[in-house]
Amino acid sequence: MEVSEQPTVPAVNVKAPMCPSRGVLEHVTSRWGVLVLAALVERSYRFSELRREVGGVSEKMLAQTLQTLERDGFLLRDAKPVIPPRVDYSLTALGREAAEQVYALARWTERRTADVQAARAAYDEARSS
Amino acid sequence: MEVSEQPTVPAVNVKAPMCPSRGVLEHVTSRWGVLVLAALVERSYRFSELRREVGGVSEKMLAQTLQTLERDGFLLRDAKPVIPPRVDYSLTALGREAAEQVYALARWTERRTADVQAARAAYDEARSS
DNA sequence: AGTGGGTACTTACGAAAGGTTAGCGCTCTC
DNA sequence: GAGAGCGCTAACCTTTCGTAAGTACCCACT
Repeated sequence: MEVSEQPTVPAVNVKAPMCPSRGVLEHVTSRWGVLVLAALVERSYRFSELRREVGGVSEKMLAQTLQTLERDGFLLRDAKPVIPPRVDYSLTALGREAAEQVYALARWTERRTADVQAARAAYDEARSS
Repeated sequence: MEVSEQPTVPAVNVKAPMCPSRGVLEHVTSRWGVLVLAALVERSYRFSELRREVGGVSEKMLAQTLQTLERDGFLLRDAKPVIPPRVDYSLTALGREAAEQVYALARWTERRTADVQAARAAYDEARSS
């Protein structure tokens, strides 16, 4: 390809409000996007499997999230022409790179949740008095 | 502390809809939370510095995001009693752990944005025909 | 001396996103 | 033949979000 090279200062910057990277980051870090990507790190899932796996997600939001992530090239949609319909979702190479990072973040969050809850309690305590 | 120990299966699980870890992850991956944390990795900032640094954020959302992250124990708010008011925000140890991960994710996003855009173009192309 | 600008927020209101419920066509199970 | 499961989509409503303004105070400039 070699369309253009940015050696040190990339034209792409998440800090800039109009930069397309902003939108990409928002998709990856979206409420359900994070959980879908994290789930797909372990294995591929069908639609309704994902719906059960990712607790609390509605069908509408899951469908929307999957479409967004598919369009961004993060995951592959394999719709088999059988009855009942069967659609498998799996990560692309690009998607795996993103997913592994959000997976790590999700695991970290689980580990540190107790600390956060303690911090919240201390914060609220300091204000209630 | 040693309140409780989860050896292999943690009671904390982001996949469960009611789990508190879900809320923590949402704060960290929130639209402006990500960018604020990523910015604070490099150095501490004052309120209006952050507002300029994180392009497109409103004062309301910045204040809200900062309060949420402070309450979660991710960042420290140092309000100096001077005029004009001066408030410095910096990461705590806990916040730095989170911030470094979202920082890495933000940098990855910048690097891969071109690929995502290509994927989008291909996706749209395949549907328009 | 008075006008404008900077500081860190908060409050009110309209717009956009997200969630809830229902429906669809089809099939296999009970 | 009633019910459940499959992968969505469309309508509706609520919650969130962004936009604009207000606040109290001081400094620089005119």
